[in-house]
Amino acid sequence: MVKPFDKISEKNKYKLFQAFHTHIMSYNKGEDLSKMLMDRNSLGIIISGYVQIIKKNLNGTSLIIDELYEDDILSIKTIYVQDSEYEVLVKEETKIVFFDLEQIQEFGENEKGYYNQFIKNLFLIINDKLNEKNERIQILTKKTIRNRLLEYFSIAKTKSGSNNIYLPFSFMALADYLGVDRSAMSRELSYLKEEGFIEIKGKRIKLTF
Amino acid sequence: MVKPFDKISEKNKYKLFQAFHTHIMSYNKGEDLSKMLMDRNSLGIIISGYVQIIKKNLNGTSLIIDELYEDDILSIKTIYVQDSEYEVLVKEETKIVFFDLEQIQEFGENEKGYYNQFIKNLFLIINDKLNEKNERIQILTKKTIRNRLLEYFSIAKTKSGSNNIYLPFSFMALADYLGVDRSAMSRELSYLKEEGFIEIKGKRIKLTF
DNA sequence: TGCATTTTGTTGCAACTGCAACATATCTAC
DNA sequence: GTAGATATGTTGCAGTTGCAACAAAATGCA
Repeated sequence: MVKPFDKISEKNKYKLFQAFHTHIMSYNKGEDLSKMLMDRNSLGIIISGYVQIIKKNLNGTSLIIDELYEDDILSIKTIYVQDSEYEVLVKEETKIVFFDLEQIQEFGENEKGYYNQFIKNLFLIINDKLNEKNERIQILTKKTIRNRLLEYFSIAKTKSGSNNIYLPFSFMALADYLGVDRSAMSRELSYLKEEGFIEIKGKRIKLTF
Repeated sequence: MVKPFDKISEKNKYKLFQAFHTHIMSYNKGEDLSKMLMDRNSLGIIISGYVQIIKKNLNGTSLIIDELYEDDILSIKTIYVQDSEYEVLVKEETKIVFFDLEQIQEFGENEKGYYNQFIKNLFLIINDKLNEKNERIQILTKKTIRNRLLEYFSIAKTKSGSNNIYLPFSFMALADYLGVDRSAMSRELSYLKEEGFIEIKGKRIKLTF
């Protein structure tokens, strides 16, 4: 997976910060960044720290949707959780550098190399994000839980090139990703097991179709 | 809405084509581009012509999902319709220029101005696409037809800044966008009308909430 | 204008799913 | 290891939805 500063030296990285008139912000453990992100339309890149995207359910339980570390992108466009039930929670003191993409501007002859590299990296990253979103839409437009699961499995199979899938998150998080009720999904998984389509051992799922 | 060649002269546009080693392809009326797009990982921009994204339903009917004209972006990432039931149909002879984003490279001093403008335009467009996808995911994760409709209406309301919404597509297409059965959606719309939440006149919907 | 096609509205019914409640299993921290 | 917390599995039930079939309205086109 491409990272924003791949193939860019530490020195040139800070030159980029200057050239883009970036703002570097620090956030403390426990802060919720969701409202702050709403107000910023710029692209944030995490320089250091650790942030979780959390969904708070009505019954008081909460669910980790995503975890972000150094070099991960954090902007309202890339996470987009308008719902008040979502939280962007700082788990460790975190520094984020914000780029205003409107500010792409003239660069001198010397900066060209790493500037182009940076732009290329960002393109590839955003392109990947588009891909992820598309995959999820592809899944969410399936009308039954069974079909969403099978679509998810198919995509995972294609990606891994194997019939053995390792779930990158919990079954709770999977239900959330598929946009279905957890217990109903659990029931459907049981049916799929019974019918011999899959075998489940922990987070390891073997597809037999 | 930003277009790829905004603020770039016709002359510089063709210089960009050269600098990126683009390929320009022509397609004839009636061709289905979906398979061709699968094989290309590059960014296509329509130079001239008219293309429809079509969904073919099981019962033989088909539905126009989207229509693309000059300066619209056409790549597998931006449409993403893996399903064989989707078709990318050329309605008029269409020319597409394909950019390989991997080929972003050194530009001479003279090209910088329009090169930067082009990159900025593309960023803004892809960012918009991310937004669109996020909105749709936001809607698709709602668990009832009613809630998907209300979410859709809310977003439309925010965008237009008015309680009067004009549907940009047919109700059939809306059902497809929301990922629900058309007749079930029609039923739910009737309930919403009865309960006084909305008024419908053709594609014009008045929100009273 | 008038005919054919497409879209929209309506409804019964069977199937699916969310929800709640609970049991069991797994994980985590001490 | 143990206790508490968290995650997973199971099930009944009521509400929602997809599907099919059809009527009515709107649209396109010769």
